[in-house]
Amino acid sequence: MANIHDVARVAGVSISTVSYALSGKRPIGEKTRLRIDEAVRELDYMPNAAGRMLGGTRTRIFALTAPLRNDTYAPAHMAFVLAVVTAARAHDYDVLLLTEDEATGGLRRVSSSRLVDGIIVLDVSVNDERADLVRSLGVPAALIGVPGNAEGLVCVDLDFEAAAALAVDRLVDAGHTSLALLGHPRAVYERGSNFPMRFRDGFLARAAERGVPAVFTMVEKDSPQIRAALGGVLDGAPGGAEGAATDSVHRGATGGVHNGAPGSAHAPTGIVVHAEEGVHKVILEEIAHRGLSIPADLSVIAGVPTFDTSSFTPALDSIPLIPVDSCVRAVELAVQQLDGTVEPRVELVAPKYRDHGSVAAPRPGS
Amino acid sequence: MANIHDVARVAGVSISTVSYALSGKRPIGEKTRLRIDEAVRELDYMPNAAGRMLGGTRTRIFALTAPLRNDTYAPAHMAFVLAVVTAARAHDYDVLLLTEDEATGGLRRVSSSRLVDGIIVLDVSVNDERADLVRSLGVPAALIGVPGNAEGLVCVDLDFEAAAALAVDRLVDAGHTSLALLGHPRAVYERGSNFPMRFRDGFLARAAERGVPAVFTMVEKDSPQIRAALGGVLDGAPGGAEGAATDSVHRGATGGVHNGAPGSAHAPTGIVVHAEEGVHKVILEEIAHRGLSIPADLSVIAGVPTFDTSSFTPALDSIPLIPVDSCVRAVELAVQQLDGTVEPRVELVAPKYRDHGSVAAPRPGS
DNA sequence: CTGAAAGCGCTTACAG
DNA sequence: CTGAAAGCGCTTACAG
Repeated sequence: MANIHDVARVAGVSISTVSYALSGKRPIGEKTRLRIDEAVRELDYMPNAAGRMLGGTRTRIFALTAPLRNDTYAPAHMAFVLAVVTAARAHDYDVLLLTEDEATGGLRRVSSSRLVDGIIVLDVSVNDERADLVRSLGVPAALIGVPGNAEGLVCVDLDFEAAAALAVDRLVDAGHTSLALLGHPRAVYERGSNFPMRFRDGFLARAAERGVPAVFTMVEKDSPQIRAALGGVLDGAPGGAEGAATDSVHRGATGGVHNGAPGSAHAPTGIVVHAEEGVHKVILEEIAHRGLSIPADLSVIAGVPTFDTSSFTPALDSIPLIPVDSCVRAVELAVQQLDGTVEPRVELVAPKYRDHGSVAAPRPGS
Repeated sequence: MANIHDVARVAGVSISTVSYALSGKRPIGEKTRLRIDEAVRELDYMPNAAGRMLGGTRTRIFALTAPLRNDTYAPAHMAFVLAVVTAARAHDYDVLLLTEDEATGGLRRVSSSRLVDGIIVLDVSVNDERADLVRSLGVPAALIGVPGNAEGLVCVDLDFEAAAALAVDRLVDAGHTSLALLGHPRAVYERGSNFPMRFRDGFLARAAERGVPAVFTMVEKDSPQIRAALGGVLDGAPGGAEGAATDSVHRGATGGVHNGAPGSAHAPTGIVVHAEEGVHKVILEEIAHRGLSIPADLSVIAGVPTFDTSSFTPALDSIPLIPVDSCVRAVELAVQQLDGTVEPRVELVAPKYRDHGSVAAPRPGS
């Protein structure tokens, strides 16, 4: 396999000229460049990665730490991994994949050995040991997601509060005066990522701002409980759904008409669902089963899904979690840190609304 | 960051002694080793990866090429990626992830630049350009899956023929005298991977060997067609299921009692399903809907699923595709090639039977 | 059992 | 616009 000396010899120049010609870091004479290009082609030369790493200051490799928790939704996880790899390649970076146990231990290894220039952290949880590790390592890094303590870290995430607010605004703007959020199972709010809380808080806060009563219910994953939770919400009885009752949080509107006590509001006509794909489907079935149609009787928005809601029956409006958006930005921020110009920050990506016709004005008098 | 010279100085030895002490490639005096260990700890020394790559003959990195076709089942794909990374780490190898467009182009790049010592190829299809590329690159590589032309390549895969034969044997041994295989949609057999064909052929061949009539039907993915296909099979009428009729292949038994012409065999009581997770569920629903119970009326085996069939209702026996098995072996073979001792081959991993109680003797007289 | 030194293949000041 | 040379941090014959 040809090396830079071979190229230099064939082109009749010095190796430094070859190096500069290939990196473009200094101007090269017309004819010289031509001779070098010719030699490169003739020898099918490709710079040796190890030589480049050792001679230069970059390895052009990022570590991607992506543990697979058992509650990980595979398609979404895959989309994030894919998006990171693609974004990294756009900066001429390769990606070393660290999983499971290595997700933490490997981080120390690859950064101490200078195998990687930086780290992309996926699937960040509230008490993520990788956050502390990255901080102590002092390596360029970007987290996708926000840990409990984000101090000193560069984080990128969807603006979940804004996403929830966007959903509320759409429904209220359409004329709905009572809203509900059907959320994840209780366990999701008690550990792991914090974005479900951020979505919930954004939802309740904006509803309060808009002066509209809103109810939040956590929904367990089995069909009977899903149906019960929906029933409890639709029947307007906070205590109506067994099993869901104690999971309800009510917040009276702060400045509107319907600012009465919990239970005094009429049944919600604007529903936001923040749950897994399967839960959406059961909810849609149950809505149909009750003889209700979307959006005539009920307006429904899928909150930050990682899956496609346009192929649902009926298609649902959504404010999707778009892996590419966060990943592209995270990689950019990691690359910029190599030039030493990035302040620690939590950077929130603006949500986007996808209209698929599942929101309309409520029935008069409902 | 400390380097090997720092360690040598602190330990009062030469750098070659440090290197040998750390690699274990030559015996080191007791006290010398202790001093070096001490120095390493004191300086928190970790060998520089680039120096190691350039000085030595290994980069200790494998490329994993894993394109994401749109028919890829995310959880299975993730399991394979995970298994490769874990297996590689067991050999002290890191894994560079190559996806999408880079799945092919990146292969050339990382092997020409000597960034990686070898390549693991995932998700191999019949006409996989990566097979030809790997062959022409002459780099150590192991494919997981078998391409159309496997000449000169090292491939590892589940023995799908044996898996299908195992399913047939279980059913025939239990007393079933008429079998059916409900397979993937037609499109799957016409392009992409070849394992569905291998499973089908193994199924029909073993049934013939055992002298038992067997029918094969391709099943499209939407529920009505799934139910129709099952109906066509259970009603014993090869032409009974519209849309599925033309997808049926019959093979008379070669030496048994029921070796009549197609259609003359009685309805199958032993069913093998080789399809996606969702298809299994619809089939189970339809079986229950017809008032049939498993295994009293019908014995059912899931062929090479990548998902868990023990949590189905009812739980299904299966001959699972186990990512870890193939991936561990593929990584082993890649590592062995670095010592130059592996002949090209297609190595088939033996199938394993998982009993969950969905197979029993057929009803007398059925 | 240990050391001095060459060499891996680049990059990048330094010099002209 | 180009070149000679040092240096990155290891590994590994070679020598003792």
